[in-house]
Amino acid sequence: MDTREKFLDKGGAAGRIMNEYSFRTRAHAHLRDMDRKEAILDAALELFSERGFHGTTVAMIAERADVGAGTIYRYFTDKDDLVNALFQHWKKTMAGAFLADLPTDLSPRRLLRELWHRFSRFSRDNPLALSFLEFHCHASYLTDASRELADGFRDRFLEMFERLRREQITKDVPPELVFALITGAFVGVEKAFQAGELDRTAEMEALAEEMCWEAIRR
Amino acid sequence: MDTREKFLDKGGAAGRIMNEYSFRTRAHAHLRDMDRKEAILDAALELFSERGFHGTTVAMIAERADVGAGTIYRYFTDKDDLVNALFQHWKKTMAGAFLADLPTDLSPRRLLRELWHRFSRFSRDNPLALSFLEFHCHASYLTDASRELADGFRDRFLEMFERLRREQITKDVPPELVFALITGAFVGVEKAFQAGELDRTAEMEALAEEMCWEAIRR
DNA sequence: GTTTAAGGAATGAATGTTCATTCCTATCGG
DNA sequence: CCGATAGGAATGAACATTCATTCCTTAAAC
Repeated sequence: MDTREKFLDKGGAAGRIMNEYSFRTRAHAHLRDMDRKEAILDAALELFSERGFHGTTVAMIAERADVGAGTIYRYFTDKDDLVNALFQHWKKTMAGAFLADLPTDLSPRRLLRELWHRFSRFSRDNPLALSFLEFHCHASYLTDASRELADGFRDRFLEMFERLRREQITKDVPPELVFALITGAFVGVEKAFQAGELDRTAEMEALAEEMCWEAIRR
Repeated sequence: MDTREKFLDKGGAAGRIMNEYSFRTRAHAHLRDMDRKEAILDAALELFSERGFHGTTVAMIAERADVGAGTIYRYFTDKDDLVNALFQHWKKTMAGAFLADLPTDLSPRRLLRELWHRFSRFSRDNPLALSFLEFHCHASYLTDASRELADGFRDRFLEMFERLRREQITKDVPPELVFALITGAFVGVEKAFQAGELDRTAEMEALAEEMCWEAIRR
């Protein structure tokens, strides 16, 4: 999926009435209408995850998105609104990548494998999204709506691990502990991949997943 | 240990020559000379770990440390110097907490338990230090000296896990993977403790440690 | 098919604010 | 009294945000 398509949550038909001629002669010919918002969000993701919220200026975002600084304020009321929109977009995208169409008939062993695989693919395809979400998850500029979104995501996993505990498949430990340990391990391994400290191979991912299974199995 | 004592790396005798009278009549009577530097570093730790480097102003640090803004520049050349001093101090302190007087005759199982326990105690005693180090470890304002310190710490662990692998005690996986997974898991559990999502009890810590052992044991 | 006027979007210089840093003054210990 | 030190107002740079202007697209008129 092209990165330009990512943020088209709502149908973009209204912005798509330009013909080929107009498309080619615009100052920023490579960007069509709705693409501007996406370009801004993409640029913000890169900069916020590299430099943090306060370390990123609106001018930097504008420059990387190849738009004027004022244009950002046509799409977002202010910098806070932008970071919250970005956070919510990626939180939803990540939740979807995990939970959408999750087969219900998988064995617990296969379930963990599937989850690990989804997580792995998500952070390979969106290398900046994970560090952005991690980096900003407790930030003071997040609105309540952003925070609640994060909690809802967590709850789905707690239910899952609670069930596996009742069925005596995992160790008799609180699901919160399983969640904290597994997600921590995953994030740790993923960071090592991204830092180049570890080679991202299918074999390595299988090893890591196997180790996590050993950690939680009864 | 009082937090005021933490930063007295070098003997603080020179700063301790005031008598009781002068102590009581100073503008900020509760602070003695060298304590100012420590108060600044303590305040900076709190603020940097809560709000990040760019989200913290020098005025905030001065206010929380109960000193004038200009005073900070008597002890540090600039804000970058301050954050680097803080990073290096805590990196060294953490490395010390892990590696100092580590018994050489422990069984691998006991070694992991000891390391987990040390890590656990360190982050219980210094709840802000871990998130500060995590939060800033790849920041652009860190000097090379700060970065090298972080690497040296990691290398000690890699050697340890390499040995355990050769001795066929842990799984036949790269030590970098073991390191990434174990530290990730620890940080995940520790964050959950700090966020109040998990009760910090001796039992819970023992469970978490047990799970990590299962993850890495052959 | 070409010209042109209107509407809306993008721009980036200008604005007021906030920041890191400096520096003069008041205060302190001796 | 004197030298030194802490304080915090002053300074200039950098920031988020605004807004008058320009530019682009469309559609109407011919």
